[in-house]
Amino acid sequence: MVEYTMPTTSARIRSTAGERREVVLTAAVRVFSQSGYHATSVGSVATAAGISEGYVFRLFGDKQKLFVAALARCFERIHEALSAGADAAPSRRSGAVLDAMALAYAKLIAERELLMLQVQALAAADDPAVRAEMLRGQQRLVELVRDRSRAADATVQKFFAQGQLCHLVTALGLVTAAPDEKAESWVRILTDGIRHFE
Amino acid sequence: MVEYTMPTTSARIRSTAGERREVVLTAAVRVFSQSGYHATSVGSVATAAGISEGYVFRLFGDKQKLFVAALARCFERIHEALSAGADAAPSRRSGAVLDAMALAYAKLIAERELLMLQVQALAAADDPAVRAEMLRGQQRLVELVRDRSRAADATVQKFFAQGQLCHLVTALGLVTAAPDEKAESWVRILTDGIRHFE
DNA sequence: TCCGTTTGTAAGTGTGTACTCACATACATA
DNA sequence: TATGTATGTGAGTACACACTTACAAACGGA
Repeated sequence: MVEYTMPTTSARIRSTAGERREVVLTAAVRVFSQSGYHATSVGSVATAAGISEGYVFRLFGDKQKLFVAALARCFERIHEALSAGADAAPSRRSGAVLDAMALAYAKLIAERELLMLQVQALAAADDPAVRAEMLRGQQRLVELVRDRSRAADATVQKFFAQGQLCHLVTALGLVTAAPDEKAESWVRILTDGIRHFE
Repeated sequence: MVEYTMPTTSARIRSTAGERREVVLTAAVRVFSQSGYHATSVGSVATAAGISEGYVFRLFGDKQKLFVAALARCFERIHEALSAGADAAPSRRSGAVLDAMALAYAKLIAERELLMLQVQALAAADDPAVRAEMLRGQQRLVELVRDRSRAADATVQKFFAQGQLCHLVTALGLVTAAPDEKAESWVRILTDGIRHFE
């Protein structure tokens, strides 16, 4: 049996490895989502996290593992958001649950990070580890939407097709400007009905 | 007035710059679609094209311009394919034309290149030149589908949402295997109805 | 046949970056 | 207080790659 003494009002200088991992992961999601896997240096993630490059390698092993960990975190947060959205649905009918989940996903567009990291990961999916994590994350999302909405398969498919369209318009920056109005007509075709929150 | 003499049965050793550009572009589409913008070296494109790295730089200026040229070529080929598909439609009704275009796009899945290069370009879209070419290409495709099908805006949007779903399942390799049968249920949800040709 | 132009290469150069390692200091426990 | 462990850094290494340049050979018109 081991006793742990809490450092009460401790003047603790250093963080625990666990705390650092959290900080690094948050920074990694942000930086990787902006520049992608290959164009992002581990050093830039370290700088964004406020620690040295060497320590990032000690914490995560190598760049690939860091990216995969960030991707896993990304899917976790999306899963949570969709799940919470489903909980907030006004009824348990398929349509209501799907609408609520779509609303929840649309709100993530504001946090470009989570959408863009998926885009970056898809582009890096020829790496087996990245691909494996993508499959894992996508499977969990599809099963979540299917199980919570109990909608027909074709309806669930449409939900994810819309989601992929969100990725396109977000990556191309078609939806960051004013909602409608003076946008070109072809842009409106792609963005109509895609809700965007500031 | 200038007279041109065709090298008849000429024992021409060297290609013209135009011919080389074609060969390099074809190779660039293939290689960039596999490894993406940042992970692909200009040298690997040169090797695939069978010429020296230095000459590729002479022909295209720099890596960015090479990638953008490959992307433009990619959109050209997709545009042609969709246009030809529309021509082959059994009737001029919106549904028939859209179906024919969807079929034409589905046939491109077999040539993974054109789909994957779009995925790679989307990930590299923070580069202004890449983003500009993506916007140009996407605009031409949206307007083509809208004008040829004369379908409602929402229907055209659905067409492109399905297209984006194609990119996901192609990039994750969910559709390269046997059509259906023993695939996991969540995979079937995403791939059902997406035609795949060998 | 001469000569300017086009086609083509090989061997650089400089920079960025993935990853390592020696070393130092904070921390917790006995 | 002594000591082992966890936290953290900075400098260094090796290598890949974007891009340049000097040079050579083929072409084609006069």
